[in-house]
Amino acid sequence: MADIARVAQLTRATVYRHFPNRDALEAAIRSEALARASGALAEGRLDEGTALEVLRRVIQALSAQGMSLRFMLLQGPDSDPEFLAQRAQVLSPLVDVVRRGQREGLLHEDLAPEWIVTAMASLLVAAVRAAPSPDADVAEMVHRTLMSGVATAAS
Amino acid sequence: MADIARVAQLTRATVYRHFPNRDALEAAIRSEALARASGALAEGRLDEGTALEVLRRVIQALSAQGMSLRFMLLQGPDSDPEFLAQRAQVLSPLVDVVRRGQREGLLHEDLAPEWIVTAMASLLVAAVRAAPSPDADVAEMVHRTLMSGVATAAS
DNA sequence: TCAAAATGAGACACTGACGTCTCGTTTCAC
DNA sequence: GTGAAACGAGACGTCAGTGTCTCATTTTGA
Repeated sequence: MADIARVAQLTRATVYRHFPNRDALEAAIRSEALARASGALAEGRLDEGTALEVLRRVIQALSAQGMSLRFMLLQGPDSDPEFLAQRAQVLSPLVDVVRRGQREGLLHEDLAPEWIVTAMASLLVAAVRAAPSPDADVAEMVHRTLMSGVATAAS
Repeated sequence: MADIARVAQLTRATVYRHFPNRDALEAAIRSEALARASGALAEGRLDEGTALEVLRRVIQALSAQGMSLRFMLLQGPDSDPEFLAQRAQVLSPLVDVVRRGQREGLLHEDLAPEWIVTAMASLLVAAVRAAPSPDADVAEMVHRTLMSGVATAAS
């Protein structure tokens, strides 16, 4: 709490005037992260264009959020079940887009849609963490790596 | 420390008989993780076969370590500089393998070798975390996703 | 068997983080 | 200008985690 207050350029007491306790603040952070992710997905216009175009836009919108989504993007199954459920609810439309892409023959069908979304999120966080500078087009690199992989041809 | 002692089926006092303080225990954990990662890379026989074959073996060996390497695999640039340096030293031979693969035309040259290694580590941790059951061949899925991507054709 | 080492159990002081409170000051809106 | 709201600056009690210590018990190894 002291570190948060320092970063926010506030006194610790003032932080407690905004959030009654630490749990409430963490809940607000989680809620904010869910809202930002939801907004990024909306910005991706999940219904427009092919699944590949949607994924490119979604990656772009999510990477624009920087590190503020890393908590919600790479959550393991050992976290708060309620938050995990909300997270799954936010991400489920994206999973549906992946399913659509698989039906359209644009994405491999022998990979689980949930895994594809998880891989996207994982690469996204890794790329943003490796390059905190917002000017680099992290989104393009992630999209390229996720879609085509790193090899020049299938082995 | 109480949780660690409970998991280890020891008393908290006994844990302090093995490690003088919390910092020493964490240092031992980091050292153990570095040793396991180094062993996994040795198991990958970095000099045998093409870079693609090496990466397949390395992914196999690293995934066999389960979640014990997640700390060292997805470290950000905000960690202990000394540990980061040791980590880079352990992983640098793998980066060299990627460079070799790029020179041989097996890996795309417009992706940074460090990014390819980071992407591999990130996908590995995500996959193992999503499927803690050791029987599933997580390694194959990670290798496939990393090498060929999730799309059926380049966009 | 027996001595040494390792462990269990519990008490203890110390430290840092948490949350609350008060008072004085600053900022804002009308 | 003035009242209200927000903030700064502390002090304060509480509590959980850390590390130490002692003594009884168990386990190990020769």
